Amino acid sequence: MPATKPAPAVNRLIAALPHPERQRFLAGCKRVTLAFGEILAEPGAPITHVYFPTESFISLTTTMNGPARLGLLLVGDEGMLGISLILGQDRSPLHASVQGPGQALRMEAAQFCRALECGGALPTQLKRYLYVMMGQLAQTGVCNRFHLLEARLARWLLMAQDRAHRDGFHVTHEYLARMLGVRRVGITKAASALQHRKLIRYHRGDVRILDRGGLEASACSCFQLDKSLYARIMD
Amino acid sequence: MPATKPAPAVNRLIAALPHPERQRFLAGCKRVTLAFGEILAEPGAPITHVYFPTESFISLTTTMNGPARLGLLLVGDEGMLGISLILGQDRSPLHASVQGPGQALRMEAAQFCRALECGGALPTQLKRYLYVMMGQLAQTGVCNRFHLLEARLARWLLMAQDRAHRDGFHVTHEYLARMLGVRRVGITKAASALQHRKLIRYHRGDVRILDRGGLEASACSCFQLDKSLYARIMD
DNA sequence: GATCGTCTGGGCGCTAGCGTACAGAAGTCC
DNA sequence: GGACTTCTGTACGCTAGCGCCCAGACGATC
Repeated sequence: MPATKPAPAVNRLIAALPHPERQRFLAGCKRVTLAFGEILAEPGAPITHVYFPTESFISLTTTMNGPARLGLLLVGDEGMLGISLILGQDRSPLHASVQGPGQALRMEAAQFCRALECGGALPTQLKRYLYVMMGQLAQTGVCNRFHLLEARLARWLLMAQDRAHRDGFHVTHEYLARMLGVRRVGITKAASALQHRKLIRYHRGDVRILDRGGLEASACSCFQLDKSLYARIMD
Repeated sequence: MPATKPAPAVNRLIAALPHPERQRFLAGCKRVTLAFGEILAEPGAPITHVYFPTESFISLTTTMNGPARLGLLLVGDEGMLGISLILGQDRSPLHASVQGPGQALRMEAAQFCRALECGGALPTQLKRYLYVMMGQLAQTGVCNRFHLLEARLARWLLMAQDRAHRDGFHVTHEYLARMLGVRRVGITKAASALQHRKLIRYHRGDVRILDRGGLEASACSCFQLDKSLYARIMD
């Protein structure tokens, strides 16, 4: 039943490049497999590689005072990790760890910078993506301020689902709590509510979306706003 | 007593350019006076001009569903309005209105884009500023999520004070409430507390900082983090 | 001087989420 | 099979901020 796997293992940023440029760029990439929980960047550390997820996805978080964190962005096949290089910054501003295991394309930072300098469609495309990221950052700020936990949780699950190229993915209540900046107990309560309504099903960290439409109805508008921003700028 | 006015009426982004380039750039700018409340950009509208505040400062807000807003960034002589042009986006993502009246340097968008294409120190400098803005956006998101209103208010007042080139500035409780995404009454309570501690003094929308040190002690760490980020990247 | 709009203060009940603590259930490892 | 860790559920008191309302105070305007 390959109908459940319509996901082409490509990265949309790269796929949007015109043919010859794309081939040249891909030749400089290495296909790697990212393991769940793998740390790809830490704040202040030099960026050695950039990543273009194909099947995998990565969560970007801030570090706060202490061990507390807050999830800011998710990066899947629609984006890339290491974008700050196009602003001339060779150190990572955020913490990045693998949320969904799978394949990604990896390129050395220096080579990526050279590719940027060559011009062509690449820098244009990545500037657009950076713009989208800023919009999402702003949207997430608003969301964290105003929206109820259950809606924010639904939004996060939908964003993850969009980037996870499988039916479910792995994420514990504890981890979700850190992403959304709330207590674990709060997630348990909100997730239970979603589960009771048959929108999701989870079991020891494995989450599966059962009713995507229902979940979208439960999520705040930020989810759709993010998607429409991406579509408007990138497509 | 000119001791109270040590503020050089320049913009720091422009001041950082090397001599010949700076002169050329300034020749393309027009010095304008911005009035309190003037709207300089609306989301989705074309960017006709970019602004480099010298004495004035501008607040950037998101539009939410309905009339609600949330303040995201303040732009004074340390920054500029219209930076998204360097990402190739010619429409404003945010709402921008003049918070502190005064002078600014203005340039037509098309001319600004041409100046960017000439290379030199300008694009480098502005990319750095964009990076700083992203950091501040992320920090504000964290701040809105975790910090108490009084600390956030203190932070906002300090940020405004840094950009206002005078002893006080004009901002009502109502407006602060929109900036910080809370009720007006919440601001009244927090501001009263600050006033009782002799940190600020306000009267019908005119705010004056009395004890900057004390206010910094009341503010959350986000204020210092913002400043140190700017210093680290820009200086 | 009277009127009106703007700005600030305070009260009252409510709720989302906090901090903390404990317990059971499901896997894992030996 | 038993010990241990991880994950989830529940409970209890607490508080920051909400929504709403009204009252007073100041300043401008005519």
